[in-house]
Amino acid sequence: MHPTIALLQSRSLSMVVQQEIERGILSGEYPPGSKLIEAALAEKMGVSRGPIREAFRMLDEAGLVRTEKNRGVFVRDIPLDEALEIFDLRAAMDELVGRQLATHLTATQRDDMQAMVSAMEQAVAAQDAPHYHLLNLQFHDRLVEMTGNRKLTAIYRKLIKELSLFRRLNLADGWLMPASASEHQQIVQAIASGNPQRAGQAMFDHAMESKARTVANDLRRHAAPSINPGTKKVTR
Amino acid sequence: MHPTIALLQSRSLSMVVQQEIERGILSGEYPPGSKLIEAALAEKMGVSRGPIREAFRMLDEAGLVRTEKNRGVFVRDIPLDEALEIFDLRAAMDELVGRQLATHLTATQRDDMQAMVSAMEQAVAAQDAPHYHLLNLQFHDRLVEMTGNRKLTAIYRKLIKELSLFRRLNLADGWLMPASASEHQQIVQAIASGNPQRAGQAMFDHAMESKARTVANDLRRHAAPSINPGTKKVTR
DNA sequence: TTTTTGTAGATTGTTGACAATTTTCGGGAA
DNA sequence: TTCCCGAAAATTGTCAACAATCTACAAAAA
Repeated sequence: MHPTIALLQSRSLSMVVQQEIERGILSGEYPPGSKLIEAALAEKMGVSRGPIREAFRMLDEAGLVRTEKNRGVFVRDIPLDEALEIFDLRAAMDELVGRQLATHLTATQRDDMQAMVSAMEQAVAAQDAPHYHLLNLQFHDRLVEMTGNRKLTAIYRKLIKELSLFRRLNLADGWLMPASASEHQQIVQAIASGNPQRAGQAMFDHAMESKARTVANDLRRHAAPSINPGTKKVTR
Repeated sequence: MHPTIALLQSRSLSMVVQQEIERGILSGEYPPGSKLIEAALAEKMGVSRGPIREAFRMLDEAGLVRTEKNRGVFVRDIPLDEALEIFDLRAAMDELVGRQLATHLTATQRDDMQAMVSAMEQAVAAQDAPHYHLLNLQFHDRLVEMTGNRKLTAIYRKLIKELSLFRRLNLADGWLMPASASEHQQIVQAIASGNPQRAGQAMFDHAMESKARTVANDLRRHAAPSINPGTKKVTR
């Protein structure tokens, strides 16, 4: 069966539209604060406004947009204080991940983890910050997924998506890659040691380090004038 | 100005409908597994199907209903394994709550907590299980709220709503009230002690006890024939 | 009997039109 | 100039109709 046909049989237009708008938001095509116009998106995607509105409701519930009655929907702009709240929450979830993996890790999972860390170390050696960023996201996502806790995985991914609305510019620089990379190696060792307390602690500390790095980066960004002048259009 | 009119000026129909359907789900009016028919709800609430569909998308994203393309939306039926996953996640979140409250608790908050525990002890003495259940939910909700972490609060509440689709029958009995009540007293003391590790541990243990009680109760329910024969209509 | 097929009804998916509200922008007054 | 209307345009909120799909049930075939 043709893949497009199969897709349209399982996903309704609303869901396809939702994924497409979400992709646009996460890719930066629709930057935080920008307004999403129903008619414009409807025409762009070749559908009517109904599915667009349904997609908006999903994205609102997911925290990626905010809706103001009679004014429209806007890509959410995560403020620093909310980002910090999310970091605290994610640290608690990561601690749970570390504990559970330490008690249930399989040999295959251990090898997968080690392979991902090695890939990250290669990216550090090659000074390839974008690739490292990608591998880093993948590493943590895989760890959460390895717990087998679907609800945990789903909520973790939602939080990551929301955070991406805040820290897009953060990890583009290479100045913090080595520290992060060595922490990953410690995480793997802590999990492999089978000590839940130690593994949870390693994950928690790493998440909090990430939080601290983000704060520092944010201060630095506010101190220095913007390097990327293309994103000052606030639409308000 | 009439309150209903004022409400419609701030909330759109979709959100009013969403709240009303959610109320019906959480109250048991629409039991897990039952089908929600767009046209029927639209007529019942005096609106067209558009807002109903938008409300469905919100409820789906919130995890309260599941949508099957061209088949309709159904009130979600949380299986035991998913409930257990949620319990683990909630325990990690509660641990975070305990740690943070232990380091930032105000005198007013301490008194509020103590008052709620006293109210629960009264409910235990009066053998008023439904009231105790309500106070218990309120106690934990307030604790989460006291952290000031809005994202944590929002996600915690979502998880509680989902859990209510699983354990509706659980706490109706009074056989576990005393144990739960004394744990609450311990939690308050641990938080008031200002020791984050101890407070987090108390919250975590309490959540895990709650998980264990739920499992035991579930086994008991499956072993004995149903006491409440009115909920066996599966609609499938 | 069992399975298959076909038809009628019910339900969901999508669209376009209309109403209500907000935003934009030009003209006049202080 | 600057500020304040006020009409026009843009945009969102809601609705009703149509199309597509599924469900139920009965008739026909194996």
